[in-house]
Amino acid sequence: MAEGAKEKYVEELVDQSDDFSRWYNQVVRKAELADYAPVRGCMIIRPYGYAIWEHIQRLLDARFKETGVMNAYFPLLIPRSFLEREAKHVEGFAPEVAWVTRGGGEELEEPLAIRPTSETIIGYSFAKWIQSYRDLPLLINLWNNVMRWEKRTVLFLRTAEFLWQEGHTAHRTLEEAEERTRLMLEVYRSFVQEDLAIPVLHGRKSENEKFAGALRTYSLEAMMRDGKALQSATSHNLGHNFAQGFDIQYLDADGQRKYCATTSWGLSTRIIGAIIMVHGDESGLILPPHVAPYQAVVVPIWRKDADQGAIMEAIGRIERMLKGKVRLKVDLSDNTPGWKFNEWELRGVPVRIEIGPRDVQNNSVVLVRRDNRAKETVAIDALETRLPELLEEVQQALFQRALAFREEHTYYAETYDEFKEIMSEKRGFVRVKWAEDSEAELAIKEETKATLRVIPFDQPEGGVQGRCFYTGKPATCEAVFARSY
RNA sequence: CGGGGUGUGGCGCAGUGGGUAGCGCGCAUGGUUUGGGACCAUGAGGUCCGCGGUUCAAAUCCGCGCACCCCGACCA
Repeated sequence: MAEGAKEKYVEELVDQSDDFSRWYNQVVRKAELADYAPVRGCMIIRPYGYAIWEHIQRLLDARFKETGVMNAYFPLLIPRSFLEREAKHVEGFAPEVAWVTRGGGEELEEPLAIRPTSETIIGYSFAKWIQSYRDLPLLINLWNNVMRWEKRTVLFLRTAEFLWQEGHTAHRTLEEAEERTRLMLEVYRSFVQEDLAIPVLHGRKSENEKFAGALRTYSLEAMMRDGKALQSATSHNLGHNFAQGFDIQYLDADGQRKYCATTSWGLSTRIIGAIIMVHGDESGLILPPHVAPYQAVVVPIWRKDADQGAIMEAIGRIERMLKGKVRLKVDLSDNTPGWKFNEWELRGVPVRIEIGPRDVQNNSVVLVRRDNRAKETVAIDALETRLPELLEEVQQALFQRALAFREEHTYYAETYDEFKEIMSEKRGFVRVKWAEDSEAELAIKEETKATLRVIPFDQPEGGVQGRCFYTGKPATCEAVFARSY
């Protein structure tokens, strides 16, 4: 180690504070989450990264189904004419759509869009499926891929093709659609906080920031460790916009034909970027136990070959005991224990189980938490109860730590001068009194690069008193601004 | 798409007054090791991002592409 360098376990990783984006890229590659593809802007998700996505799918899918949603599959290709039926929608997505213009060696009569999202083709089907108010609500979800020809791409955060789920629902009334929109945001909020240990602000997007074609957009906003915001999930109340574009009508009990109100909501592989940037530290990834591919890694340690038999026997017992209870990785590679410690810390395994001659002799193991490196000695027989408990402690601790970080980096600004000072010197979230005004929002973005992330549901009791920090008009709400990904 | 930067074994880099490519890590084999990235020996691995040009000769000079990174505009 270099003279004077502070002690670090992983030397080949840059410090987060020195160069956050470099740190991020290094972690993604070294932890073997993802790799670059031969096509610009596309990403290869490696098995270790994909395993995280599979856990996200499993946990989130169960939450969707509890609310009555069923999964379906819709095609990748969408006729051009479909995209054009909702004016705001085309305007919003046109610049980033990829097109298929040839097939079977011949020019196609109508170019086909590679879906940037599926509202339009869903609208086409919903119109056919829905006849009566008795067919409502219609609640479906798609686990699929979409493509958006982004100018500037970053692994997980913004790639030309990405994986996500997109939910689509149709309802009898606007009120019911609004209720569903809010319900799904709440599903996301509880999932992201409980399973990913990421604290989020939840609330409404401004007119400028809402989805192309939506009446209202709600979102979750999380703070990354560099103080920037990441939109982590969105839920849109589409009102009658798509129903009118696609003629989604039903015959109501009163004998009137009426337009449905629809919603859509999504969460993408981008959330893996959030996990990395919310929990990661100077040694690499820290994965929340609920979605970690391996929840614990066993590192055997022996001094002489004679030790091996007893250690392997104990490991066998541990494996049998934890089967089906804890996702376990046993690292029997030839690397030294020190190497394995660093490797699995870099890859974010929440708990390490060390087992050497001393431990075998005492019929115990040493458990080491990834988040704070606290060690404890546990009897092998007690692992079955202690390890799941410890994993839950880590899960909670990660959430609390991230929450504390967000609180420390959340500021209140009374005046625009204060606001500018905070944005230029500290980053983080800035909460202000706000009189909704799109022009002012754009001006603020122009000058400070901060955007209105969300108008939180969490507002002062009895309404907001005072004036907007920017325009001086009577404030109507509190809003949170930040620089974002 | 605008501004800046980078592209050389798997990874990190060196190499430019043009002269047939090198280091560290990793990898393979054998041996000794193993409680915070072990050591010795032997060995494999490169159309120097691509295409074109200048030249007796190009990783090096010129042109055109492509990819990635950073900063903008756009966005899950």
